[in-house]
Amino acid sequence: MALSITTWNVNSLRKRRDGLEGLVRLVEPDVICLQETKVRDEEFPSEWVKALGYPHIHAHGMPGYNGVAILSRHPLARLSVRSWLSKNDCRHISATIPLAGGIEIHSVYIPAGGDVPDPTKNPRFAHKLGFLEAFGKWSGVRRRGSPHVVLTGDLNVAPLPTDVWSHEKLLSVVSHTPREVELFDRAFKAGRWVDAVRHVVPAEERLYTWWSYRAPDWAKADKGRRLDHVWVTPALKPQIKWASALREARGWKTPSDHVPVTVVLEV
DNA sequence: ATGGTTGGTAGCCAA
Repeated sequence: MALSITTWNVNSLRKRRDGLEGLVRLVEPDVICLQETKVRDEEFPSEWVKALGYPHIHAHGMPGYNGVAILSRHPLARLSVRSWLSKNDCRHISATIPLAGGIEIHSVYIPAGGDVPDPTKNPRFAHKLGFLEAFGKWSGVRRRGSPHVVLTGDLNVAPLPTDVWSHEKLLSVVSHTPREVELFDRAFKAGRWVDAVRHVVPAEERLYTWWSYRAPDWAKADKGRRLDHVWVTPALKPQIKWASALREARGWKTPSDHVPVTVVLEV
């Protein structure tokens, strides 16, 4: 059977009710991984999420910032919350879907890192580098009894030259600096991950999942970056059937600055 | 070189 998984940084779930309805209407994902929900668990809008067709919810949020969730049409087991660098900042949860011997799904939100790409001047960039390093160590450890893993999220790094509108110009812009890309690549290689989206969309082709709110005309300028990713474990590689970034979602009324990214697996 | 917009939540911080 087909299993479709979407990851989307919604930049406030409560502001994205229409957006989520649009996503479900167009894509009908079986599982939706969210980042930047910006809602504490007591205020999570479970009722309308369930009414959209996602009765199984795993959420971990806090006031104002961050927050991740997994919405599912399939039951979720082994619900887990992970904290990074001794902070409980609601950036990583996982759950297992009881298909194909268990598919462990992760929703991850890596720190954006602020504007200045110098860890001695910008503590948020230092935090991002530390996070990427720790994430890389974790990502290399494959756990027993969990044959399939799908890691999704706003990883806040655009690794390839074709993941940004200008490789040269963005070498000094947080999200595409050599140091970040190096740590990102190390995490990717350590886990023997497969980039499910680039498995479908060739690396030669430009692909973006985020466009700044600050551009007067995001579509015309088209200065995007691919910050949102779906990684799968090697055994799932032959099962990747389709992948796409829903570019049109950036043009919706009251959009997120990120668009949903979907991968379809045959499991 | 700077500022541009959005969101949360209370007069700025984070993205």
